[in-house]
Amino acid sequence: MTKQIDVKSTILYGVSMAILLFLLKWLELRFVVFNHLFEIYAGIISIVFMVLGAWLMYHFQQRKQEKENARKEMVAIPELGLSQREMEVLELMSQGLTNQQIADKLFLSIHTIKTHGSNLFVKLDVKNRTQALIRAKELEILE
Amino acid sequence: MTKQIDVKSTILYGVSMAILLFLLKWLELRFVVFNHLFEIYAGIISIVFMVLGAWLMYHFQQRKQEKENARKEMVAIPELGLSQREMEVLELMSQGLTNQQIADKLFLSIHTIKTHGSNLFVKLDVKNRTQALIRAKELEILE
DNA sequence: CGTAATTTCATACTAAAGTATGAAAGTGTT
DNA sequence: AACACTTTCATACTTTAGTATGAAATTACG
Repeated sequence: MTKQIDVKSTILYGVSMAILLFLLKWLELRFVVFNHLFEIYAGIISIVFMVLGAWLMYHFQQRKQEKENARKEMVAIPELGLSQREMEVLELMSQGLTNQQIADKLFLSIHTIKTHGSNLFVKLDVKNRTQALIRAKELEILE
Repeated sequence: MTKQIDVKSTILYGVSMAILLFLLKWLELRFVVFNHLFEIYAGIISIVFMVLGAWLMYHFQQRKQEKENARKEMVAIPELGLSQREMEVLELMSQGLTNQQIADKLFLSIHTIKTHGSNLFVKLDVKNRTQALIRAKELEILE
C-alpha cells in the first residue's frame, strides 16, 4: 500500500517537474531575462523544496497517525482487581448471554448477576456490557 | 485536529523558510555570485514548491486514509443484505455507543436507530447488540 | 478472633434496548 | 409509470440492563 503511494507520488512529482521545466523554458523564450545559471538553480531549488515540503508533510501525517494509535493502546493495565465471579460473568457476557441466562447457568439470582455486572463495569471504567467487552478485549483479559 | 496540524505545518514551514533565507544570505556573503534578483526568485520558488510538495503529500495521505477506510467498509456489503445505514449503525454499535449516541452522531432520531438495529438483528439472526457484534466478528464484516 | 473482601440476594428505581406497526419520502430499476 | 427497496420518523409497548442501597453469609488472612 505504502509502496504504491510512493510510486504514485514519484510519478506525479515527475510530471510536476516536467511541467515546471516547460514553464521555465517558456519564460526563457518569452522574456530573455534569466540566464542559464538561474534556470538550473531554480530547478534544483524547486526539486529540493518540493521534496522538503513533501517530506515534512509526510512526517507530520505519520506523527498524527502514531498519536491516534497510541491513544488507543494507552489503557493497557490488567491490574484491575476483577474477582473470580466477576470474571465468570464477564466471560458469559462476552458470549452474548443476557443477565437472566447467566443467572440460570450459574444457578444464581439475576440480582446477583446485575450486582457483579455493575461492579465490573466500575472496575473496567465503562458504562455498559458492550463497552465492557471492548475494554476486555483491549486489555486482553478474554480469549 | 486537522486545523492544529495545519497550524503546526505553517509554523514549521515558516521556520524552515527563515533558515533558508539565512542560508541564502550567508551564501551571498561568502560567495558573491548571486545577484538580488536571483535571491528573490529563489525564495519565491522555494516557498511555492515547498507548499506544492506539502500539498501533494497531504492529499496523497488523505487519499491513502480514505482508501483504508473504504477497504473496511468494502467487505461490509457481502451476501447478508445489510444496507449501508445498517452497516454504519452496526459499526457504531461495535464501538460501544448507545442508540442515542449513534443517533446524535448520524444526525438521526433514536427511533431510526432502533429500527435499523432491529432490522439488522433479524438479518444477522441474533437477539441483541452483543450477539450482533459477536456474529459480525464471526462473519468478518467488521475490522 | 477480628477484619476485609467476596459472594449472594433483595427492593426499588431509572435508563436503555428492543419489538410491532404504520407511514411518508426518496432512490433506483425495469 | 410501477415496483421494490431504503431511509426516515413516530407511537406504544415489553423487556432487559443498569444503579443505588442495604444486608447477610462466606472466605481469606494476619
